[in-house]
Amino acid sequence: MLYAKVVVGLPIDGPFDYLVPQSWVQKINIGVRVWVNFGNRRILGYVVGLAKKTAIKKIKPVLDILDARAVLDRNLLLLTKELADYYCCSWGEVIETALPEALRKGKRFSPEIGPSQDNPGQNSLEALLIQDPDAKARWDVYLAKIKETIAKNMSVICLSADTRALLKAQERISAGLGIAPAILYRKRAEGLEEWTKIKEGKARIVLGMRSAVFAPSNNLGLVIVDEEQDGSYKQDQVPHYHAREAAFMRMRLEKANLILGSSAPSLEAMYLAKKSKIKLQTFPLRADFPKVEVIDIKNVPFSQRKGNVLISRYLEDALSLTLASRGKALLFLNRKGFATSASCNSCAKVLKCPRCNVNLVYHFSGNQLSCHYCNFKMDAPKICPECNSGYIRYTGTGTEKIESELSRIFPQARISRIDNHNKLNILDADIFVATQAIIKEIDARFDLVSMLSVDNSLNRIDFRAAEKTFDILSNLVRLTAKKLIIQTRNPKHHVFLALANKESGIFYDEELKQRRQLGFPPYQHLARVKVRGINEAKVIQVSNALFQRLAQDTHKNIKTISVNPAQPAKLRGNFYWQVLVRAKDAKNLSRFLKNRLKKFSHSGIIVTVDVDPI
DNA sequence: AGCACGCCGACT
DNA sequence: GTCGGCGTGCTC
Repeated sequence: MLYAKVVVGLPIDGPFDYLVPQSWVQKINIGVRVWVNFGNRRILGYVVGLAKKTAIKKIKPVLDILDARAVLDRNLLLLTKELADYYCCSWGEVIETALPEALRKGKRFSPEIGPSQDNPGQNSLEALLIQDPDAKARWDVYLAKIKETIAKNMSVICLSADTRALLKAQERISAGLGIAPAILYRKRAEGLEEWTKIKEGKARIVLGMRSAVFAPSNNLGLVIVDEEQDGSYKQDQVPHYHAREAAFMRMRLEKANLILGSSAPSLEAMYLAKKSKIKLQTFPLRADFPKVEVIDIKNVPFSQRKGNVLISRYLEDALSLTLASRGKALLFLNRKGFATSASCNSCAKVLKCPRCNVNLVYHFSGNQLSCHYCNFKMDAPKICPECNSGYIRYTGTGTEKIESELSRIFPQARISRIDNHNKLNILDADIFVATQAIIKEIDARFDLVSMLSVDNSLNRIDFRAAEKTFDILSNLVRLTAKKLIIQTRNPKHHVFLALANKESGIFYDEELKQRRQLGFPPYQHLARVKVRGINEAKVIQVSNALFQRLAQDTHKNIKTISVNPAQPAKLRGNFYWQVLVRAKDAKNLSRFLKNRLKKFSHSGIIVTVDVDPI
């Protein structure tokens, strides 16, 4: 008798044993997909093991085998298992994210047998972090390493953070090596074609976003994670994996090389470099590195207009000079819309999203209020909907308001606000206003650049606030030809000292020191246990009960820190609370939570775990 | 995640 | 009486 150990794409661990009918004993393999009856449903399962014995009494048979050959080879099975153990989810859930849509849906698949593996060369298993001021230097290294790897008959996976970066990378690889990489998109149904080519060994270089870390490459010799600090490498749904972490795991399993590249590396990567777990290669700053001026705005005059708290006199004068010399300026502000809050002048009621309970943002174009989270929109009311008397006042500044402020201060200048709809053309205007969403897309140099409201970015209740601000400012430096102005009430902050002194080490040393003292990543791991439900009282009650339950476990090296509303606390009609847990080791943390949450179920309440949240 | 089983309130 | 609300537990 032969039994198949099967996992499924549900949040249940398994594996579950199924009887392999005698006629299929020769046909079944580890890593193939099978149809099985599970409970009262017929679902797709993944064979992760075979055994001669089973302890299960009421065994059901495998109904059908979909693949003649494994869709997941040994290393990909090990990788998905390791990710499930790390990110506190089931093995099957990770397998489902690792496969293209068509295969998850049960499409049959019969690739050609891969080419006879013409003796792949030896590899050195080396991890490298490249810190360079702009993408050019690191791409030269990437291309040389890719060339070296494919010359040894090994394959390469290259990850990009977003579509824009991916297209750029595609260009660079095609132009630099004369080879068109296979592009992997998990979402597209036709993605199976590319996936098949890779599996058959017909495409040596794979380029894709987060999920391409699961590409079915044979003889993997190199994984590249470009812009490794980018938050989009972290999946915001289960499984909450980070492609950088997955790339590390895969590198070890395949004995491949790994290269991380960034102009402002993550603290995680820098920490590994400090511990010599990864080699650090840096490049000199550009010769024309701009002047970084840090202006203390504690006692500095602002333009006389009431409500202008974002453009100091100093910045205004600098803008005037730039305009006078026919230069270009860029102002960065991470808030879209005109005003960030709308309230009644008479009853003081603040207009909030009915589904998310966050302030509605006023958008000048369309005269609408909209919700930043769920995209709820309503026409801006003339009078207060609450008391039917007062008129609505708008406070807080978004890019639309900056744009209109600038036209008032500089009536002769051409002002352009860049958002998702209109692209930047450097000839179009003199002063540009941009948000974070599109800052990466800009590929031009500005004589004068400033990040408005930088203190807001720095003072957010998020232990990564400084890291994110440093990343944004580093990107802005790249876009600056002559001068970057930083207006702050905290001019001695290590983020600014590092930039002004052209020495990123100032930032990393201080930030790592603080993280260590506070027990934050990368020194310790956090897990966010999210509690969600329609009934607010119940969500609060269950969250508190969960906190108590976890906190009473005085497990060594695992500490339950806090229970509080998540942000946003309300989203699309659901209430969210979170319990934070801290531990030295992520896999221990994950095991602990899996264990404790198994029996912790409440009706109408959904509990999810995010290990290493960002 | 689904889905059945089970135990209490208002309906033909 | 029983239809159905959702709370609880299981899936090889």
